[in-house]
Amino acid sequence: MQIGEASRLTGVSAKMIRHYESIGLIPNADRRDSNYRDYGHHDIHRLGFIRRARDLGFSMDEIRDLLRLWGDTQRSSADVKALTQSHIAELDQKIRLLGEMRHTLATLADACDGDHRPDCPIIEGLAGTELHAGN
Amino acid sequence: MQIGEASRLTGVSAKMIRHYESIGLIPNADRRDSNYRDYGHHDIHRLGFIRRARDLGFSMDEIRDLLRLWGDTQRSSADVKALTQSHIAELDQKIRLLGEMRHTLATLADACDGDHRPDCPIIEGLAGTELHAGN
DNA sequence: GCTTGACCTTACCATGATGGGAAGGTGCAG
DNA sequence: CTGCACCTTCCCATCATGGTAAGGTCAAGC
Repeated sequence: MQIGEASRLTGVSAKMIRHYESIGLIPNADRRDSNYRDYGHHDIHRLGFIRRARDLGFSMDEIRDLLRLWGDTQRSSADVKALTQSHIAELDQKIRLLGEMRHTLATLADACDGDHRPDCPIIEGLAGTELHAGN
Repeated sequence: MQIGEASRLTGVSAKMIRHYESIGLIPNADRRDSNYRDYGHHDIHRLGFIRRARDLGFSMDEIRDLLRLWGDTQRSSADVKALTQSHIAELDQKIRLLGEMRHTLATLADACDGDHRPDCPIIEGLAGTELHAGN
């Protein structure tokens, strides 16, 4: 099948399929006489794997590792689990950071009347005029 | 003062200070005879504001709005609060998305023995072989 | 005076993952 | 034969940031 149908089936844009090929994440596609790329169910399977990994937030480098582990019948499930838990830790870190931002902002927003007057603890907090929380 | 000291005082790299100037987030700096940029306490204040907003996850566009609101003595605190709450909603969205990823991964990881054997629900889940949760 | 070193200047390239668009070839249906 | 949908490669943009190169400035020390 052509790249368009492969894209539709996997949810990976044609643009990205070509990109994944260019960076070696998927092998060079077969070509028809027209020079159009030609995909089979094996390719679709691999692209689907990549898309699901992307949806779970894995980076391209991590996906490269996952693909290697997928194709390695000798590897132990501990290898996969270790990679996954490392990624979970990255997610936890990001979530924690965003949560801290949210908390700070919510605190500032709570202190802001949000009315027609100009006085605003949010702006004051950003301006760093150290009007602090207690005033 | 020179850009290096401004950087040290504000925690914004010299690189980024020049960048902020180039995109109009801060006004063009005064220049000495040497063509070196020259900063005063007013600039330091503005850069500090920007850095704190960045630390809270605001985008450059949002920061541009915040700076405008900061300088507008006519604006109501409601304007600032609205922008902030919109940003909080963005953060909530990101946190929710990351949380979903984390949950899915944790479920897969829990199902994985993580021993020397190759069988691995994580890889199977990514491969989309629909072995699902219930099997 | 001259060197050294810290600092500054501009300009270009890179990241990661993705999209947009141009300019042109292919293939099928009317 | 025309039109249209699809494909090809190539270049550029995003967002915020860093790196590096090639060169100018300035103060301290010899």
